[in-house]
Amino acid sequence: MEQYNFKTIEKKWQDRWEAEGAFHALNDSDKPKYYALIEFPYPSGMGLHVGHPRGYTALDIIARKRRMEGYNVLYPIGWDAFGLPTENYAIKNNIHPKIITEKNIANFTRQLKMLGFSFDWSREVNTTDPEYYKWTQWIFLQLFKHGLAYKQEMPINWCTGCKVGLANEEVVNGVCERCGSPVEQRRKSQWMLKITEYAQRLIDDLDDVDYLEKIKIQQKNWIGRSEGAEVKFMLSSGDELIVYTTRADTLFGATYVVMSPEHPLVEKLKDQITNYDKVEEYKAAAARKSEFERTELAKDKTGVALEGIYAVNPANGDKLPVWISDYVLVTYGTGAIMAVPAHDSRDWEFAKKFGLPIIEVVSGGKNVQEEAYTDVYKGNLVNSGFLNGMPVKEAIPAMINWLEEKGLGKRKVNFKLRDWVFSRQRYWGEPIPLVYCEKCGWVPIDESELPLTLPEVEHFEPGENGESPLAKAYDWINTTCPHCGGPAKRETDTMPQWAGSSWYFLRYMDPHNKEALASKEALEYWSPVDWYNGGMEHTTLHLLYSRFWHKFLYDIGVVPTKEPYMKRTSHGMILGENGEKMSKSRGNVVNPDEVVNEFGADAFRTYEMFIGAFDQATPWSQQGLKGCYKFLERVWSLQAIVTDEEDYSSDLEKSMHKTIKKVGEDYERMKYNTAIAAMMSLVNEFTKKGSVTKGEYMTLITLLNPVAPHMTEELWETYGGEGLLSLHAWPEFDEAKTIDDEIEIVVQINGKIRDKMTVPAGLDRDSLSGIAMESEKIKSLTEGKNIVKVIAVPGKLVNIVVK
RNA sequence: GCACCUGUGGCGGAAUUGGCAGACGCGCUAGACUUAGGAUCUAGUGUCCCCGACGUGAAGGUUCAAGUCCUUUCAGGUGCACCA
Repeated sequence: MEQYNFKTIEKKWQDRWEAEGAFHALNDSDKPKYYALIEFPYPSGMGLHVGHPRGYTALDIIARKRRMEGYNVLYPIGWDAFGLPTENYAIKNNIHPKIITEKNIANFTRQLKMLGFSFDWSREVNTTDPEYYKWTQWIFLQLFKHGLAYKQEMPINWCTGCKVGLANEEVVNGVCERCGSPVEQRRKSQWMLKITEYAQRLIDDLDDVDYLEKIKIQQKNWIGRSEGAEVKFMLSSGDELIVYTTRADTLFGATYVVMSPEHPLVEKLKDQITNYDKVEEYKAAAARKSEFERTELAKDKTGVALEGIYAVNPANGDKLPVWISDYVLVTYGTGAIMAVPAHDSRDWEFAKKFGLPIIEVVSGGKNVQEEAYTDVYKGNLVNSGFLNGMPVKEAIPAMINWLEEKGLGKRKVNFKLRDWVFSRQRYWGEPIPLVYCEKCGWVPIDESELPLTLPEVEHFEPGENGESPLAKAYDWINTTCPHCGGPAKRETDTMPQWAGSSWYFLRYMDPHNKEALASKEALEYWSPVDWYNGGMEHTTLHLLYSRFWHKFLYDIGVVPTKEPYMKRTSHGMILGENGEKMSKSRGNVVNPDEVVNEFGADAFRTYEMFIGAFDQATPWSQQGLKGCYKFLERVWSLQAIVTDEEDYSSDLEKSMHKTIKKVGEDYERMKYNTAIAAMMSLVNEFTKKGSVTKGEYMTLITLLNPVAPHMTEELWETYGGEGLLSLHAWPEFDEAKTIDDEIEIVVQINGKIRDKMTVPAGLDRDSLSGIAMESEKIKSLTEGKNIVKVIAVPGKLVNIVVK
């Protein structure tokens, strides 16, 4: 037996797999298909993080197991290569982002190949390849043609660092998700995608897919559906003010109304507002505040009353003061609210600060002058005319019905979800394939002209005024209108990084197709993705965006399924050895190259799967890694005690069948750590016994193959296995042989273990209790006591209750 | 503030439906083999007042039986955050 030399073994089998095209998926196969997908990486200059292979290995195990089970498996890989870090590096060093991207992809490719993933490299895609982004642009054009893309001057989140507009999803705590610079509000003309039109379907169709529950919850929260009513308040000026409320029942308790400072009525009523100078001042101050400051100062409410104006409460005719305050958002609902300080804590704070009246309309709370009572499950309406005595849950529809009858309001569903800001004032993205013509407005370029490739420019940085670097590519910009033939200018903004990643899984199905993003046949055959694993951080970004695009493509007949992914799981983070997030500044980063160099890809993969519960964050441990390496060495060393016997030995037969069952089931449930533990136990049994039959050994290495593919291929070859182990059949087990003939039963007295006994399996309650009562130990312990009850659980225990 | 998740030995973590808490690995202790050991092998390893009792963040509860179910609470993490 030679020493376990992972370096030569791993190289040998990676070359062999590649030469034989072992993991190529076929588009014309009789086998059932299986599509396993991992989020394609962004090829950053830092190289692969040890977190990447956690998800990749997990689905590699599934992909490999499926192949062994006879499926035609698609497990593809590609590059999500547009994006800011590359562009920022390009600006700093004045190197074309394309060159940087190529270099980074080469490095990532080397690293992924060294880990032995069973990707189908022949289907590699790259979002920055014009042959790829041709179709990203094509989809955008379809969105535009169907009225789902529109340009609008609107306040956007402007990152002061990246000098680029951001989607709401990209703003975290008021700062840019990428660079951490403060984000401020700016008005800018932006391309928007109407994801809000799909809000309800994005919620509803979650019922049809198998996503982790927390992913569904997070998406639903993000979309933020709420049911309520729009209520009409007449203003003294004669204008109508529509407010949105989810608590129509509290209308009698409304003591003032509040508009957001940006509400159009404020401007319109300018002449009737006697303190307009103050109002204008407040508006200006609110506009200057960034989103961050606005939320920072959330605790302390500010506002200005509109003097000279009042509103009429439609329920009781009361005259109510009208205020503006930035705690009311112009982007949500109608941009105006009715304030019910007794039953809303924000209104309560505001009322307290400005001395506005607080009227209780739901009983059951404490003194509403002391705190707002917001419970909707307890309490009945008071001071509310025809609603008096009703519980909240009944009063809400009762009031809405009343409003609808009188024409004073109507039911209304609102969503927190905003339309998707789709423009970026950046170079390294897909050009938006539209031109602006003075006569015809925005006109799509002809589809035959796709891809519209990025022009060459001298410099990649955005202009100070926030214009795209493409704005300086004069030859490229000036073109003719496809509609009227007159002079026209190209759109100089580019698409966000999320564009290319919203549909890449479709391209894998037919990556070299020149006629379509993928052929109908390929789409029919491979759709939907069976299992998609990726990071939790993409739940409200990539995952939501790609579901939206997919539904659109479904609507226009391009794809055959409503949902892109049948199953979605997420892996936990791998933390540094000190339990903190890995980062350069903390100095706790583990480099995959070093790990593989020292212990090999198989040990690295095994450890990443053994490290802990797959969905949980876990710290890295160099010792733990060594332990897994030792395990592989022990498997290797078993060669010294392998016999010629092809069958399982009689004394280990049960262990074999049990292990096959457990490992297979655990892989499916993503309980990789316990699957490996089961194989470790089996190896311990072999070692203890001092011999292992060839049949047992071959089964062990087959079970281990998805985790440690290189070493097991080598052993398979050594022992004359046929063909590649990676394509060999998955072992079967016999359920009957996983059941022990004899089992140990625990005997308890009052729930405390007093004795253990070995009995034949399958005994019923009575025989078990009988045997338990026979035990000398139990007899002596129960002597003279009153036996109240005997509980026997077949296969588990007997509990004797005595007094 | 709201939503979701997690609290189990010295450490990472096991424990279908409530049914032997601590599988498996690391670390540690002792021994063997060795010129050597940060290699390998063997045995041991929750705690204590050690033939017994206690023990899954804390406090209650349900049950013959609770890591698992219920109530309250504390701590950590993640997401959202003035969404009317």
